[in-house]
Amino acid sequence: MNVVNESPRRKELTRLAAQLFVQEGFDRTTVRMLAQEMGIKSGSLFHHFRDKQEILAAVIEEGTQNALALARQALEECGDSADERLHAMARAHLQTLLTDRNAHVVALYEWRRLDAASRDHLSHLRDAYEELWERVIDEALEAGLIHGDRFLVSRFVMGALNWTVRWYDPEGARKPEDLAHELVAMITTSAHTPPGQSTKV
Amino acid sequence: MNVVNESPRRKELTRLAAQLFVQEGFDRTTVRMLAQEMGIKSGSLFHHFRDKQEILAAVIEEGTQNALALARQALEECGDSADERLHAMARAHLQTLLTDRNAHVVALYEWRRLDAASRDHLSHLRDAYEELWERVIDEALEAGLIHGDRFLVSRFVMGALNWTVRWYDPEGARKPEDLAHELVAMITTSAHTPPGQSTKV
DNA sequence: GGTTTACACTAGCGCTTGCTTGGTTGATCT
DNA sequence: AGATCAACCAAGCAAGCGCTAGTGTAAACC
Repeated sequence: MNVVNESPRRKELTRLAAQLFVQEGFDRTTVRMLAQEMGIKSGSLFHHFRDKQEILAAVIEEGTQNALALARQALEECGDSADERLHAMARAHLQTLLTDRNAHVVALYEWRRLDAASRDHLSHLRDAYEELWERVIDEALEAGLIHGDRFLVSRFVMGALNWTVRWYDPEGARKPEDLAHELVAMITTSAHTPPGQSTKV
Repeated sequence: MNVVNESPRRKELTRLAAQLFVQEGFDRTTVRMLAQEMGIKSGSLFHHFRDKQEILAAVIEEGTQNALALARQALEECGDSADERLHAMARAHLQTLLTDRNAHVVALYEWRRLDAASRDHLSHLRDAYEELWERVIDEALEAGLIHGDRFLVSRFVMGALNWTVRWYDPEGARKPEDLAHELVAMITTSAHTPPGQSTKV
């Protein structure tokens, strides 16, 4: 058994699994379906993963790691103003949500199918990501860019963003950057800002 | 078979099913588990429901009907101002989300497990509900209470609200009305709210 | 040149699933 | 007193499930 390593083959299989999990749901996706999609027989699957659970964990881990990396990068590359950092986070969030869409949909919908051990491990990853958000929200609060309870605001914002996977159409006219801009405009107290930056109350 | 009617017994069974579906997920909930929770044998279940799918549809229909009724009532009872109507909708939304929590969580997470026929029927119900929201959002836009794209704003708002089922703790200090107030305060351009509470820890 | 490793195969075990069948019960109605 | 009917039960079927065991094979390593 392979199981521990992160072979490129395993990564490819994980990507395919994510797609099937989205299409059918975790429980309805059988190891035989997974194997067929991967072009191998069902028994061969267990060379790459200890069991079906581990495939689910791999899918979610992959997506979350990418999101975390992208968000960190975005924060490093953007300017120092609270406004810019807020935009950067929103843009990064929506970008992963769309490029790694399958993995994130799985993380959203199938989280509870994880066994205790995987859930524990992955929730640490997720917490690390959410901490990034809360820090940026805090900065925006201090800068007077937004107002309200930091806990509630960050929850509302993440809800609004995560909900996009349910209705966003990648083929449509709206681009991820447009969504990010509109979302930030909605929550900042500085009224409607068509082109440039925003001012304060 | 019963199947068509809406006997009180069936309603009670639907309530129990909702609870189990939340606990275990639809696919993992077996008809035997459902039957045991209901104090009957698995075969008897099919006297009340044509098949397992129909139980899921019943759970979701129940929740959505209640939400629709409550929202309509809230809009009738509240004042005419855009602000009041926005508050009323948010409050009503959060109220159903909490009183009928199980049914709504099921609707959120297990929507895709519905067969085509049920999905079609139920999506009409859901559309009716979302139209209420969009109308109120439109009024708020016209009144200058909020700004932005009507489609995006209503999506963001519903996302923020629906996401609450993932983190809201009914035992905690925050009341549904507080959440509603904070949400409305966040999206309205009129800065941080004058009366009552704006921040809470 | 022999051994190890990675990856795939076939065959099938033991168990659970949604659902059906045929029949029983007890209350209500005529 | 007889008929009706919703509500339930015991038993079980056919299909499908995750996973294991054992084997084959080509490339990589010593």
